[in-house]
Amino acid sequence: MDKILSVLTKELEHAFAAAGYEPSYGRVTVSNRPDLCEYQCNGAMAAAKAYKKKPIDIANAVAERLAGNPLFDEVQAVMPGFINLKLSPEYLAGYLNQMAVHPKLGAQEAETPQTIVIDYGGANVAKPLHVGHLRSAIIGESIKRMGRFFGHKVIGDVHLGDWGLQMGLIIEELRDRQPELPYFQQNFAGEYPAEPPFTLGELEEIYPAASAKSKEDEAFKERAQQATLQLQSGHPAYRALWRHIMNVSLPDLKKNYNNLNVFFDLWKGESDAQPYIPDLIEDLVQKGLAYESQGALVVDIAQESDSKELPPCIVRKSDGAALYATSDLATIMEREKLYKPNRYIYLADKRQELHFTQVFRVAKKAGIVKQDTSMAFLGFGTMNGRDGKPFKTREGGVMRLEALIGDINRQVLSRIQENRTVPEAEAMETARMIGLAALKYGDLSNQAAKDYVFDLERFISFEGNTGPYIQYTAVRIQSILEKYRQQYPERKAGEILAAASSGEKALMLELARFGEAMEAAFGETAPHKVCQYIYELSNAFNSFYHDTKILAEQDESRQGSWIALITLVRRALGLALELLGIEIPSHM
RNA sequence: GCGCCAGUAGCUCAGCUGGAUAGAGCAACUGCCUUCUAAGCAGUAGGCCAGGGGUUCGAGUCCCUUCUGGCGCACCA
Repeated sequence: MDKILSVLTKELEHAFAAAGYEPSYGRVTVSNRPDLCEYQCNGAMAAAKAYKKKPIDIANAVAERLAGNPLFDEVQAVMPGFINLKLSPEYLAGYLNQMAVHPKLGAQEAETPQTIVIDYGGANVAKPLHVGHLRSAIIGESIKRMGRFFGHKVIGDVHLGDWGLQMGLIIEELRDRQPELPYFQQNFAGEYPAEPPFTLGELEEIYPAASAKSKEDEAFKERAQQATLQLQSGHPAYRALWRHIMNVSLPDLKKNYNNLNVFFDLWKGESDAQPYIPDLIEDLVQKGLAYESQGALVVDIAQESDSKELPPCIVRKSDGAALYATSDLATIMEREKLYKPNRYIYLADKRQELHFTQVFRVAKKAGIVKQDTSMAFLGFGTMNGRDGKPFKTREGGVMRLEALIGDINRQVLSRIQENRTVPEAEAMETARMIGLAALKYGDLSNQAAKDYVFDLERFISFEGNTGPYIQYTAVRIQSILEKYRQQYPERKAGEILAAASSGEKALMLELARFGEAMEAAFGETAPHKVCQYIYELSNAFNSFYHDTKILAEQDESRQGSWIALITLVRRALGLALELLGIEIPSHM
C-alpha cells in the first residue's frame, strides 16, 4: 500500500498538471499549522517564480481542480500561496482499515533488498563493558532492526577488539606477575594447560593495571609491543594465552549484550582478519599504493576535493606489526569474500571519524570494495553526566555497564513497589523491562552524533518523552483490550469508522504517518525519529483516551471501531519499540 | 596553526532538507481521579534561534564572518 503522503502528493501533482503547471510542484507535507489544516502543499510559491505569476493565482487554480475530490474535506488556497488540505474522515478511516490488514502497517519494504554489514558493539576482550560501549550497542542494534524491518539482509558484527596492543599488555603483565607459568618458559615442550591461569575478575583487573603501567614504564610498553607482534606472528605460547583470554572473556561479554537485548550475528574480531593481512599488504604494494615512510608502510588518501591535507593511512607499523587500519581493511576483505555487502555501516565514537575516512578511501582506492558500495561511518557523541563531562562513577572511575543497569533496575523496582502490590518475580521482570527502556530511549531519543546528558533521575522519573511513558501508553491500551475481551467475549473489533471527534481524528492522522516516519528514520539512520514519532502518537492517544470512554460506549459499532483503532495504535507502538529494542511489559 | 562538529525557553532536547504565529518535556503556577492504569489529561508563564553581515517574496534552516564550547590532526584502538 502507498504511504499517505505519496497518495496525497499524487493527487496534487495531477491537479498541478491539470491547471497547466509542472506536476513536480505538487509535493505534500504534513502541516506545520495544525490549527489551519492537516496537510499542506507549498508548490504554488515555488512555481510562481518559474511561471512569473502570483503564487495565490496558481494556488487558486490548483485548488479549483481539487474541488469535489473525495480524498479531501477541504482544500483552501491561502495567502501568499499555501494550499491547505483537510482529509476526508471517511477516506482516512478507509486508509487505516487498509493499514490494519497490512503486516507492517503501511510501511513498504525496499524494492531491491540490500546486504548490509553493520559493525557495532566494538567490545574489547578482557575489558568489562562500560558505559562507553552502550551507545554503539543500542544505536547499532536499532539500525540493524530497522534495516531488517525494511526487508534488507542485515549482518551485525560485534567486531571485537581482540588483537591489538592490549593483548601484548596483558601478556607482559601476566609475565611480571607469574613468570613461572609455562607460557613464559623458553624451552617448554609440553602441552599448555587447558585451564586458564586467571579468572574473569583477575583478567578485568590485569588489563587496566597493565595499561596504566605502560604509560609510565617505557620498557614495559616496548615489551608489550614486542609481545603483540609475536602473538600476531603466531608465537605458540602467546596464542595459547590468547585463547584463554578469549575463553574467559567471551561468555561474559555475550551475557552482558544479551541483558541489553543486543544480539550479534557474528562474533568476529580483529584476529579473524589476520589471515588476510599478508594479501592485503601485498596487494597494496603491488598496486603502487603503499610506500614506505619513516619506516612505516602508508597509503596516501588525499583527494582533490579535500579542504585540508589528510594524513596518510598507516597499514604497517615500522616494527612490522599490524594496527587498527590494517585489521579494519583486512576485515573488509573478509566481508567482501563472505558476504559481498552493498552497504557498510560502522558505529563508533565520532572521534574516530578520521580513521574511518582513511580506511574507506584505501578500501575504494585499492578496489577492495566496489566504487558504488556505500560505506558510512556513524559517529556518536559522548554520554555525559549531569555536569556535562563524560559520565563517571561517583568516585570518578569508569562506570561498568552491569553496575549502571543494576542501579537503574533497583530504582525502578522501588518505584513500582511504591504504587502497587505485585508478585516479587513479576515486579523484577517489569522493572528490568522499564529500566532498559529508560536507558535505551534516553539514549536513542537524542541525535546520535551529539553528546548527550545521561541523567538517571530524569530517565527513571518516567515523565515526558521517555521510554516508560511510551510503555505506559501501550500498557493502558492492553488493559482496555483485556477488559473488552472479558466483558464482551463474543464481540470482535469492527471496521474503523470516520472519526467522531477532533481528538480521534488527530490520533488517526498520527497513525496514518507510521510508514513515513519509519522510512524517514531508516533513511537517515536516525533512531531518534522513531522516538519522536511514537512520542507524538502516544500523546495523541493519551489525549483521545482521556475524553473517550471506550468500554462504556453503548453504540456497538462505534465501540468496535474504537477497539480496532486502539489495537492499531498498540501495534504501531509495538513495532516501533521493537525497532528500538524495547519490550513492552504486560502491566506496569 | 589547520580541520570537523555543535551553540534554539532557567535545564534537557525536537524542528520533517527554505514556508504561515519556532515546538515538547522537566522545573514554576492553575485546574481535573466514585467511571477503561493520574507513570495521565487540560491550561498559564517562559525565546533577539550565540553576535554581525548577506542571498529572496520568505532564513533557526543556505553563504560569509566573529565569538564560545567539544573533538581530531601518522606508527593506541
